[in-house]
Amino acid sequence: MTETQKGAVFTDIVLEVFKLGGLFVAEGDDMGQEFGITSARWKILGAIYLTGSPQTVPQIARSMGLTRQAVQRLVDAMHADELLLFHQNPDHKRAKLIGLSDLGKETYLKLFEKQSGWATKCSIGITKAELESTLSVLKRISDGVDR
Amino acid sequence: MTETQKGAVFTDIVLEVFKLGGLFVAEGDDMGQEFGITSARWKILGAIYLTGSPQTVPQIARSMGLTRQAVQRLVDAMHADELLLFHQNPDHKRAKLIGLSDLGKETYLKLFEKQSGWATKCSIGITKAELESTLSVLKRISDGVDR
DNA sequence: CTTAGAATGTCAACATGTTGTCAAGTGCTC
DNA sequence: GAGCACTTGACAACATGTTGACATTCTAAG
Repeated sequence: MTETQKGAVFTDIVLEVFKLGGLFVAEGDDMGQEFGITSARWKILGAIYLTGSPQTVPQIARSMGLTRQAVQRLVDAMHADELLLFHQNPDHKRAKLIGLSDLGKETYLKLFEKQSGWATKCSIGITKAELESTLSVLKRISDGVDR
Repeated sequence: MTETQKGAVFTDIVLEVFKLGGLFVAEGDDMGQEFGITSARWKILGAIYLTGSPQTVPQIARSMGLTRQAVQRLVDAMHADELLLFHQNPDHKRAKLIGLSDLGKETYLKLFEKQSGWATKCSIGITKAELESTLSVLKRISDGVDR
């Protein structure tokens, strides 16, 4: 097997990731519309919910592979929309801890329900082993891209 | 195997695709900087180059999973930068055919060279079979998402 | 304790994607 | 040919991401 052949497949994966990303954002926007939520805000809710405890903006950004400025803008907007709560951070005067409000939790759980059905539907015709292998490869690529 | 378990893995794949998309865009921007090209413009060059003949804006958009408006804006900017040529379309008065200028072709080929090395480096530690399986799964997901 | 460097919030400019709207061109049916 | 649906280009508003710059707040080395 030549390295060049592998590189060609890799390039196709890159293009497919671009396309899929766009599709997922669009799908997430549609699913969230009912709750007045976009894909980007959904991801913020998830990042906080799944960690279990309030996080600082840079922490959220690092966990999602975004810049802190992008996350900050979303967090401020979502705080204005009552989805998030700001807690004082005992370790830092300016870096507030961002937590979910009751509305934020509710919204996330409803989205989770809706998303589960969609994920199941999308997985039809793909085995669990295939999905797991795909996830493993994507993560290895992610870790390999130096940044 | 429960469908729910598959759905959970699928959800992780979605999140990884988001993260990877961001990494790829950043990497592409870096690689293209030397040639004054961004990831988005690179993709346009590639879409035209790989098809082999001039395309209309909506054709390019469909092949990349973008809206025609997004592609139109890029195409106009790239035309101003002498990367693209507009040809009259015998089948349509307004819908011009977009082709690569010599500069566009040159730029794409240089980018291709540079990207090949990067793709090879990223593929280290992943077998060709794994990459092909991943690409296959991503494409099936892409086709499955109704849109 | 001081001080230099890193992390954080804030603001601004820009790139790239979306949706929506409208006018103009194309093609099909009658 | 008339008319209607679809496609296309053009323009605008907006969402979300980037980078850069600056002031403030930790943190750690000395």
